[in-house]
Amino acid sequence: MEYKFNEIEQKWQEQWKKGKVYKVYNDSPKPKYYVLDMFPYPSGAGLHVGHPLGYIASDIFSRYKRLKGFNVLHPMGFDSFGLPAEQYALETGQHPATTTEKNIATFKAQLDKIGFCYDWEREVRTSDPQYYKWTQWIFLKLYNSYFCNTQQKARPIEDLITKYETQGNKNFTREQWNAFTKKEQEDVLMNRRLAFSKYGEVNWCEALGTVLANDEVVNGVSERGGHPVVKKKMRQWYLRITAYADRLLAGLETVDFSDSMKEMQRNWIGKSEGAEVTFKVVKRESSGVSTELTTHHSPLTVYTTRPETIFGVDFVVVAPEHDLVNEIKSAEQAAAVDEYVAYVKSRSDVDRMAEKKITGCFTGAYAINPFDGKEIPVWISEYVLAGYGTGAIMAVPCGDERDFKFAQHFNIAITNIIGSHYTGEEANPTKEAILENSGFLNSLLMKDAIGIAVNKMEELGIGKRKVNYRMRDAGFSRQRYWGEPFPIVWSDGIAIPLDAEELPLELPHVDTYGPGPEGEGPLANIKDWVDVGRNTPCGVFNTNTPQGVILQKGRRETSTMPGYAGSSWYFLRYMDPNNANEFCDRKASDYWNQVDLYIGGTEHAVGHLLYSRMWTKVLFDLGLIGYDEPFKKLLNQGMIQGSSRFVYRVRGRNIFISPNRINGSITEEESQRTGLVDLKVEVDPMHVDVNIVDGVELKIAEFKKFKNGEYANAEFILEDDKYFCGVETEKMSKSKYNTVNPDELCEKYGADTFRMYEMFLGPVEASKPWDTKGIEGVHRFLRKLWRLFNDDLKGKVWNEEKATDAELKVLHRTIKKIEEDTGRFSFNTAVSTFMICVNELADMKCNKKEVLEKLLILLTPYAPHIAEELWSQLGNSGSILDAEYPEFNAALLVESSKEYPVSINGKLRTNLTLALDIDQKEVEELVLQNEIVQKWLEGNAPKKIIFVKNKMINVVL
RNA sequence: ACUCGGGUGGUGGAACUGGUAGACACGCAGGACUUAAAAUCCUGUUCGCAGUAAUGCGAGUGACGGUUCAAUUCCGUUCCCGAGUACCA
Repeated sequence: MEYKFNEIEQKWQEQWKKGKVYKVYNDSPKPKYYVLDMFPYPSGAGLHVGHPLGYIASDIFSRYKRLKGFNVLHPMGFDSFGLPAEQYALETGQHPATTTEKNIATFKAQLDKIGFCYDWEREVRTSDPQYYKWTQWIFLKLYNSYFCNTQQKARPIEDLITKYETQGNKNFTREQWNAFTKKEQEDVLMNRRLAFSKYGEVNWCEALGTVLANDEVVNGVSERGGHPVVKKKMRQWYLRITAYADRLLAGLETVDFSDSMKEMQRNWIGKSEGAEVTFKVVKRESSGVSTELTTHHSPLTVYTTRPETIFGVDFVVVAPEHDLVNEIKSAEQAAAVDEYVAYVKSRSDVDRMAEKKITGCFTGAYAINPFDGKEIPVWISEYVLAGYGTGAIMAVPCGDERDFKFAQHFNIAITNIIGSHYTGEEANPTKEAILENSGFLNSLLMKDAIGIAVNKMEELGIGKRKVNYRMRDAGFSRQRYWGEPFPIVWSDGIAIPLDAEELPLELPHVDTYGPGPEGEGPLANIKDWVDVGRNTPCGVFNTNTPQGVILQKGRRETSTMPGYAGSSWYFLRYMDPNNANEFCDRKASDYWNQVDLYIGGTEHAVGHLLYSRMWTKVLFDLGLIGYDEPFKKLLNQGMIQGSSRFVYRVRGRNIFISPNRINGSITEEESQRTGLVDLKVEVDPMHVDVNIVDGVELKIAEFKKFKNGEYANAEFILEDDKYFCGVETEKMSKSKYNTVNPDELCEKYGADTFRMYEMFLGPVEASKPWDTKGIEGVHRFLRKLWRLFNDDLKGKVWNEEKATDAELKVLHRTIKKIEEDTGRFSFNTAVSTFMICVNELADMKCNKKEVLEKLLILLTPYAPHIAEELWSQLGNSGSILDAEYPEFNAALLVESSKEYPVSINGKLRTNLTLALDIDQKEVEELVLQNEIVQKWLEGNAPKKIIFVKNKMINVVL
């Protein structure tokens, strides 16, 4: 009987489906384990071999955990809102829901072919109204919550309202609050809500009449069409993720992410500790008139991480967009300042990055150093960013590279406060110098002086400690169609949330997916949908108003939520996917708790992973779930790149030259056949489908059919009668003809081979180019395994004889190794372990059920179909999924004596067989008696003899 | 520029806390079976030198140096590749 993998796999996939063997229950006496994959966006292109890498790894681990006695949740779903479907709709008029539906069906069929153990009854789709109902619901929770700074957690906004009504706050009294209009109250509250709306800058493309996401803007122009993009202020929704900066940072200590992943998140959050320092400012005119600016009580505040360098400040730089610029510019400098500000406005981010010119403009104002009264010029320059810190800095050229260059460029005198550490050639950012020219800080070590300087500033009321974050609040609205609509109605400038009963607010039908007016999204085109009359209890905003219900005209929010909205909480929905009354039953989320193992790519390091961590924290704060970190362990799978193949075509001709022949000599026959005189010709490299190349050798017959026979009449200049292709590693993509379809591999070698080969390729975390060549090796292994049970001619060969110790030893060594390898996600070495085991059993001609049965259980997670088939052939009735995981017998591996390598000064010289229970003294004697050791010793006594870890012996001369 | 990864045969990659570097597989070479092919099996395969041979000697994990009886592994310097961030004061 042969190994007919196609039949076997189809048979078992059907049986598993019929028997619902992957159905997961929320109650079980077993301990739980939650394995999650980052769910895919169902693109039209379908899966290529790069996608399933992580899914295979998680599937193996889920099955392994199940065998080890856990109740395992391993779900799959689709992140089905997103731009490509909308773009496709724009081009073809097909509704995104239709194409999405179709794509999902393709994905599911492909996934099922590989034999994953998903419980499809738990599938979630972010674009399903029954799902996004709860995305909207959580959004309303975010909207109706604020971050309490004293408790460092989210609380219902009502708590804040109550506080304002009874105590007021530092800006207004209780009486003032109660006298505010509803709009004024709402504006105050909006500044505290976790989901809030404000005017913010967006990338506006006039030509396309739409707002673009950052990644749709390339080099200052739109990715599609290449139209110019400018910054425009529009009302936008945001998530107050900055409020959670500290907790997001602290939470990293409690989760098992890779160091680089944690580092990326830390960098993104960008916490820095420093101080805000206030400078008085005087404006000087050439007429001699000078005015001290008193319009603000703190006219100019800068942020610095190096307050101890305060005596080294030679100028102050303010961001050109800073509010103060207009106020402080002198009459004389006004024109220059305006011109500079206009110049900066004209420059896109990309311009700035492309040419880092030193630019700036003096304002005519001077800041007064609060300690020594020195007057220092105030400049504006684009190198200071309006959005970070206070938008103004104190420049210390002797210690900061950028300040130094600026000072040099504009000839500003530099004060040296670090003595010999500063050479005048370049800035030195050391903290180890002794301060000079620094008033009361003189002769202090810089890092010690930091605290002293801030203390003094706080004492004098001219500065205070301040922590800043690089992270910004996350933009939460998109001017798009294919996303969750906001459950918000605007009325008189007030955002009114829908009631929970009104959810889901479903996406309405649109006739066009093009942008709406004024940069609004497509939804703005549907007047009937946008304009609503709403019954709104007017007392919600002001308890002093008499209760009552009035009819209020409103206008719906027309933007939709971004892609990450639905993916920020999907791991919770899997726990209780069909709950119509709650986003997730608390019992279910308490049971499944955190995701024990989360597998996905690094590309979501600072997006999805931060947002979902924040949402989890908010839900935790509001008491809706019982933990505040969603993912206990994160495993990052590497990217599988494509390995592209190239052929080289003679320019303008249908002739292809094998690379090594280019510029070489041509034979008479070739010359006649092709009409070429020599091979010193211009060639163009051209992508050729990797599937018609065997290694690097082009399959010429198939190439002639490539691109519908475009090259049917091509001529070739070969080497050794073969055409060798050029190779390059690139991203896998259809247009590069380097994609390999998993379906075809499953068809040709079987899903089990495919699964094991993907793992065998290397560590899951590593990125590597795909190469189909080695797959034969894995396939051979499975066939060899099959032959331990069945002979192609004789049929069944397995038997029920008793296994020998040697055979059991092979088995138990394998059990031990597989458990270690699987446990530390080293799936590639596990595959090798299986190969070694099967090779050894085959060598021993061991066909014994006793051994083979256990081996099958070990193999189940990796190659479930063949394991299940052989398991049933052995006469077992149930599914191998519920088999008992074999226990490793350590006693079997113990030997009575062992051969130890003996090295002299670390260099291997001989071997020595010793009994196991031998002690150090006996070892020494036996080693000294050894001939070869004696030869090396030449009569000298060794310094010492080291018996290392029961593994080897080293003699030190 | 900064931060984090990583450099091991012709190739993908093993070597878990320092302990016989190159497991396993691909490829390649040779052989067996076969009329032939496929399939299968066996042998060899880091490099250099010596030998008919079994084998022996030496070098070897990007480069240089250090710690150690012993370094792919730890430390320092340096080069290269990948990822992320980018004027964050």
